Amino acid sequence: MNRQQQKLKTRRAIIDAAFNLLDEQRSLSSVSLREVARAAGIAPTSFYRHFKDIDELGLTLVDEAGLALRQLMRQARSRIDAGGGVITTSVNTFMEFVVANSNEFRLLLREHSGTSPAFRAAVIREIQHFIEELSDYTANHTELSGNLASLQAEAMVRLVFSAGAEAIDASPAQREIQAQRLIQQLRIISKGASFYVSKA
Amino acid sequence: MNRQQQKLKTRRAIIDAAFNLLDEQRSLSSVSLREVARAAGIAPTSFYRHFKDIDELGLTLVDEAGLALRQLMRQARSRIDAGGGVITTSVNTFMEFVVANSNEFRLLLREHSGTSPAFRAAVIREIQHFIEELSDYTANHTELSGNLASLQAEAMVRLVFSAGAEAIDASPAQREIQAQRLIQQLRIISKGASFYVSKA
DNA sequence: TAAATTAGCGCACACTTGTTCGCTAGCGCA
DNA sequence: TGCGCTAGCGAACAAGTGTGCGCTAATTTA
Repeated sequence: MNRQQQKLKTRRAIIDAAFNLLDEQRSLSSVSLREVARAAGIAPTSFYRHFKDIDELGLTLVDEAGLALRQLMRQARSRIDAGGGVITTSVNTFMEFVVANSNEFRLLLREHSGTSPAFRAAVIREIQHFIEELSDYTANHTELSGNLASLQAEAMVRLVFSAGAEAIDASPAQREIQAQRLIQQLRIISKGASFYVSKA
Repeated sequence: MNRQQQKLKTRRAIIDAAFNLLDEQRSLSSVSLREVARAAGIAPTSFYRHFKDIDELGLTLVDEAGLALRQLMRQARSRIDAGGGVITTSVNTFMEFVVANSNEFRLLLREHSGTSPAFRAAVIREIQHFIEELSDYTANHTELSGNLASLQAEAMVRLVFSAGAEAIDASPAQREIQAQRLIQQLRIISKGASFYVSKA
């Protein structure tokens, strides 16, 4: 194995260890460097060979989680093109993501209102990405104006994230109910926005 | 000064000190007992004369913040009765609360997705309260069915909280823009929900 | 093959944390 | 007036933290 490869492998071990520590009881700021090092199977001091700070690791985690989220979006879009309602498909895809990558989503959720300004900014950036892409999609696939599409997309994304926050700790049955509620609420927004098309 | 009075005064000093520590860089779980004691001007060990845990203090803080929020709601309702749009008045009142009681709102925001299940539950309880009262108000003042009113109220509250999360760190000018966006989004929801009245 | 680079380690240091244990000073009741 | 209660304190302890320093072993380069 290469020297670079080995280093990347260790780096990956650190990242994975950190993600695994981020269960429902831990946040980035409450995870210590030594703890991560222990979980990754390296000495505390070796951590510095890969990251300057614990904060640098944190930003990396946010980026990775955001990337996973963007991949989810593409997946949802491709499913929509293959048929099925936009809203239903998106919500289902999102809920699957929340379940399958709960720690990643929890990270975004928690750091969105967390104590580190840098982390908050990073998460907000990811969410803006999310909103923008949905807004563009909406503007291209409906009669909504750019401004209206933006308003609707923002409202929808916020609602979806808020629902995801509750879904993450819920049972599958509860989650199904929440998903149905969310779908109805998104339809209300869609209907409400379309009303303003004639007036704009 | 009474002995009881003195004890209450110290208790208040602890609570206020804790609130003041909860600025944009600190969360409940990152505030230490010793830190609170230091800020309150007492010895670390004296803390135990008033609270069993740091957690017990945390729950007290959530309760106090929730109470302030409920008072806000009453204030908003009274203003609506005195004239002015429901949505505009509510949003303005809410934004004022976010500014005037930023640390209290930050607490609710942060612990809503925080690491302590007990704190999370406490915050969710407060938000449910919020949703229920808005839902009742809506059911009484509009033609919406109970179910629809509930859906709308939930969506609105989630949106408002989400907007508040961004507003808390924004400049007054930004906040004004955000408030206007929020108002438009709430109108969209209101319009969309009213559409379903005829179909229900 | 010889030299240079570097991932990883152990040790050490100075701090901070929560909590226990006696002790004291003074208020409130009898 | 005298006695009990108790809010508050200081010292102490074990445990955990981030990080600097010098070393080793092995890979890469020359």
